[in-house]
Amino acid sequence: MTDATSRSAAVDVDPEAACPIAPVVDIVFSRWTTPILWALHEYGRQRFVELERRITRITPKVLTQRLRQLERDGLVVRTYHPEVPPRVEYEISELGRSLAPLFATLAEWAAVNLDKVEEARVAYDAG
Amino acid sequence: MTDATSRSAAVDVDPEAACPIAPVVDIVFSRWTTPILWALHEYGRQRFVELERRITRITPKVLTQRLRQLERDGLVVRTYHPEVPPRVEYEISELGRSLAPLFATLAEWAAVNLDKVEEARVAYDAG
DNA sequence: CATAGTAGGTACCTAGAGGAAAGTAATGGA
DNA sequence: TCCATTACTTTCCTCTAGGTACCTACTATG
Repeated sequence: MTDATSRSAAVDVDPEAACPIAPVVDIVFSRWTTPILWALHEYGRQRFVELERRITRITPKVLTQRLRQLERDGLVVRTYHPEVPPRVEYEISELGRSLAPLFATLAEWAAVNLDKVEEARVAYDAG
Repeated sequence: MTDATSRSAAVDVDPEAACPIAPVVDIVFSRWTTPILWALHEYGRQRFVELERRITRITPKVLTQRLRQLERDGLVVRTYHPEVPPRVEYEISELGRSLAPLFATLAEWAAVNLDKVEEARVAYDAG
């Protein structure tokens, strides 16, 4: 196996079973993949260290793991330049770019509703 | 604390830092919260056992945990009927319903692009 | 000679989500 | 009397994402 990067080998481990969006969640949304995709989507092609500095607190190990996973899933394109200090560039693929409307919807929902969630929590914790 | 249900107490534990959609991911997308929200969104008000049967393989412990979390976040409304065998009904809240366009976008992306991801994986694993 | 800088790899450890199995209160029915 | 049902709770265990820390090759620069 290629791995340390790939997730569930089986395609239908149905925690989802009849929930058509669960597979997408598995591919696009996790603690670090979302910020990485967002950064590449917002700021264009970037080098490893740029991403590392932009995404605060991510460790190089995890950054490598997530980038490999995204590359394997076809969402990110990696370009290696065999120069003196090695140079690697990452950019979002066309498939990755197709997530744009999804990100827009998400950002909009966040802007409108995040504080409602916070209010709900306060109310719940009070009762 | 209320808990075993609440996540990160601090609001800005910035794994995200300047990624506006990371908080939403934390609230809406996880292995089980997504299928639960989807089931309530698709099939309307349901009892605990109905959800348990619909969402294959979920354990009662986890179902309770996720439902409590969703209730606290204001996405789900819980109604308790103190009857002989107790009866509890769950339904999506108005805030939860506002996720509908998001789910629609997700479902559409899945329908169009999931097999492209699969192709990319096959190609990657071959090279 | 030593250091810095790039893009990682590796070994080890922790924390938290989740799974398995059993228990609980209350009551109606066989 | 025993069993079933509902909506959980509790205990114990596993598994994996992620964190910490250190190592690698290569070269330019002081």
